[in-house]
Amino acid sequence: MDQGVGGAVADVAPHVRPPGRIRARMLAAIDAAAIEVFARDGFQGATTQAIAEAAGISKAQLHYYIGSKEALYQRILQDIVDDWIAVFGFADAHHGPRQVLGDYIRRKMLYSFEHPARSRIFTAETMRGAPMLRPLMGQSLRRTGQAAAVITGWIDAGLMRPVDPMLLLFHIWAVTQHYADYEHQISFFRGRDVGDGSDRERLIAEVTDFLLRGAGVVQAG
Amino acid sequence: MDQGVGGAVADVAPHVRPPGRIRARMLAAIDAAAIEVFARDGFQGATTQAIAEAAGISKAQLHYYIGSKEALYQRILQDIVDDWIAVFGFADAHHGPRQVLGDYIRRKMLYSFEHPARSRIFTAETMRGAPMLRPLMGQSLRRTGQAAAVITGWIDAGLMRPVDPMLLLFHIWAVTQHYADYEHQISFFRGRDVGDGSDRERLIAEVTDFLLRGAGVVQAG
Amino acid sequence: MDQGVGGAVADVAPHVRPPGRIRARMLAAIDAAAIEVFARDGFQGATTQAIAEAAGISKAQLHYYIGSKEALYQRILQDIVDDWIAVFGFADAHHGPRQVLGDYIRRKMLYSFEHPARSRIFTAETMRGAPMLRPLMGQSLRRTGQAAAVITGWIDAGLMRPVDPMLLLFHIWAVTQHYADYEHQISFFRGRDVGDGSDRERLIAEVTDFLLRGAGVVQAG
Amino acid sequence: MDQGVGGAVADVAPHVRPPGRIRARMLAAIDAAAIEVFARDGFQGATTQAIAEAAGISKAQLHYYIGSKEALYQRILQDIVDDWIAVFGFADAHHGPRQVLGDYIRRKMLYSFEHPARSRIFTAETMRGAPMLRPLMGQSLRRTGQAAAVITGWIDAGLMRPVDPMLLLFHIWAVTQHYADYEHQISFFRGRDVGDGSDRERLIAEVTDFLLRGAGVVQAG
DNA sequence: GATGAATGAGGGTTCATTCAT
DNA sequence: TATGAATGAACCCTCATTCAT
Repeated sequence: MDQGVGGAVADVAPHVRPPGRIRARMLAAIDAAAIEVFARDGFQGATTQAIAEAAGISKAQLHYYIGSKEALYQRILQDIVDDWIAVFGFADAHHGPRQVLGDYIRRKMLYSFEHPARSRIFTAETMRGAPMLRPLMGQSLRRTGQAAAVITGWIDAGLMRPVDPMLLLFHIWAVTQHYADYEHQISFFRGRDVGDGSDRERLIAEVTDFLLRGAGVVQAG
Repeated sequence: MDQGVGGAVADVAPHVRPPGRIRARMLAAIDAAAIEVFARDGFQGATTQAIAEAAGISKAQLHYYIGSKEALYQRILQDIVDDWIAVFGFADAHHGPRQVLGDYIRRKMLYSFEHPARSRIFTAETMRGAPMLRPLMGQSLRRTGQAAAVITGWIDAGLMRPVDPMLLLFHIWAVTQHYADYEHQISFFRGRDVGDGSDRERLIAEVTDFLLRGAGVVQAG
Repeated sequence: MDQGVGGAVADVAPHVRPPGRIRARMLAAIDAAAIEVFARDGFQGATTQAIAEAAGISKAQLHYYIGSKEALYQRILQDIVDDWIAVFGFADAHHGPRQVLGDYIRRKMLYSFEHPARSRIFTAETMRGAPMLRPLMGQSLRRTGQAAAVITGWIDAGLMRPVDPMLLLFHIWAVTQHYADYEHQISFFRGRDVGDGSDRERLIAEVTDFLLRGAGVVQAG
Repeated sequence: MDQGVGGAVADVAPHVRPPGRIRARMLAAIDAAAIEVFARDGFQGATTQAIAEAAGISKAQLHYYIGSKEALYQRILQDIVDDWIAVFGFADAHHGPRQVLGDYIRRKMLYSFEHPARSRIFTAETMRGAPMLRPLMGQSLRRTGQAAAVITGWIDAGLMRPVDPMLLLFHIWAVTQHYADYEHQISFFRGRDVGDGSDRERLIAEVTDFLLRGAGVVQAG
């Protein structure tokens, strides 16, 4: 239902007997269920009962696999953070802001479309002060600093107007994230599901255009 | 409450205790406490114990005032929605997009700075599907539709580029809201509290500039 | 609503200023309310909140008058026992079983019609082992013994067949009481309120006939 | 309980633990405990704490089995109603009133002797308006109507005097039920437990005689 | 691996009662 | 007298977790 971005590498070779094949499948099902429940009710509000039901197993069985509710939540959070890193990937500065930022916006929008529940979990965790992300925030800051430096380089090169680079990254995040966090409201207001087939490219184009104009990226990119 | 015709004499004197003074103060303290707790833990995750402690009273005393956790939450949600209406106010189309949108962005940013917890409660409620906002979403949609019509008018008048008006409203919301929802992260990344004194105007200016450029509002505004 | 059998003696002389006129009226209203609630929910199940609401006063005011829930219940129980003594009155043995038992049956039936809630409170208290009637049961047993002796006298005189006198008293009680305790069921089954106007005499006649035949009271009475 | 067609092989061996053995024993113990507590304190007055203590388990364990206090009460009520149907069984009209009514009275008296608490729960539920018996009262009325028709047939055949058939059924119920509802009082007054060994037949005989005479059932029956 | 049973802690809420005004 | 406020205990029920089988 809600598969990780990386895809399932271990499942390719059928003759391999990975340790705990059943276990791996159970964990995938549990993760999918937990993501929905955590996204809806938050960490404190989620119950292992609800997760177990969503996964179609008993509470006892769930605990056999997850250890504890907090461990499950931590593992999912870590997954999401890993996803961000893959989405964010931001190294090829020489391609210029139009392409680099455009690609980032596209990947981020696709993630919002395909993993809205994961996106919401991250926002919820951040809203409550991110107590369980603290250990990871150092590297997150470092990565953001690097990206900001790249942007500064573009500004100095006259490829875009002089904006606060970090604020720009926030704004890109805010707008793209919105399509996941406010999915229900957007669907209700627009009268159609967010990012359903034919709509995706239009939304991506509109958002990209909006953000690049806001950033003052010059036409030539 | 039960005043005689013309008003009873005993009620004139200003030293008379106005009915419900204690109650009014308690409710204000409870609301303040509940807003923090709901913003941190969500509706399901919040406990009346935590709210009572934050308000400095006992659980029994809390329930004496609130009726039920759900009623308290509903009341706070309603307050927030009322706040939005005041912030949104969007009627004077003839002043043009630069001023009207600029004022809206400013009010919204100030609200994020001054009431971040309230802002987060709204986002959290929306993220979980807004089960308790459903009855109010009709009028919310109507108001948004009216604002979109105003924007369309500006586009037709050549005052801004042709964007999807509703998406523009989403984007403005997303960016301004971000300063409340991601307050902790932003503070951590920028090394200073969001919107503290001297910073406010800079942030408002940067956000306003970014959003109006994104909307393609022409310079003359 | 549910006035005691004895009527209000103290209200006759209007020039008399009985101590606590207001108090007396409050107590009467409280008693009426409490009787309904205790009859419906039992002693343990009744709440002072429900009684206060039925009496149209606040919980604090209720406690000002009643002292405690248990004291209120005890007082009402005592009232009911006093009512029984008045209804039971059984001294004129020489009038013979037909008249003495017939009059008793009639009074008991009228009490069931007019004070069904009081009747039910007594049955409920008896059903749970009568913990609060214990102190009064000695005199109750004595009175019953006296009545049994009268019946034995009638039997010896050939005025009725040889029944166990105490069982006969139980049976009379059981049948007459049934019209109060099972009021709801009887109304539902018969399609009319128990003992409404025109029906009363028919029910009394049928019950009297049934019980006296069961007792084998000879026709001459 | 859930046997495959023809019986699964694995279920044949007697050493296999039948599913829910523990559960069945717990439920039986809980029912027994709950019947006593509900009979004593009523539905509202009964506490799950008291029931758990009477069953010798913890409150949490109790709720693991019962779902809710109301569900437990409903289940017990349904059991009692099922008992009534078995006791009432009233189909063999041609045996005449003496035998049919006599058998019914005997069964009802035995039920009062052996299940006084169950009997009291029914009376208590009826006294408070039978809110949880409402759905079952239609069929109860139907059954009573059929019994009344049988009695009418006997009257027409001259086998008993012309009584109101429904009232007769009420009176039989009232008297037999009394030995359960007023068990404590009767034991106290008579100085011996109701229906203990040697006494049962005497009480049944006396009650049967009393009721059949009241009904005017002719000697030959 | 899977499941029913068990549990101490805590969930939201109501209780009878008291107190200051 | 009357009322709003307050409270410790108890209410029904669910929680995350463990354990025996």
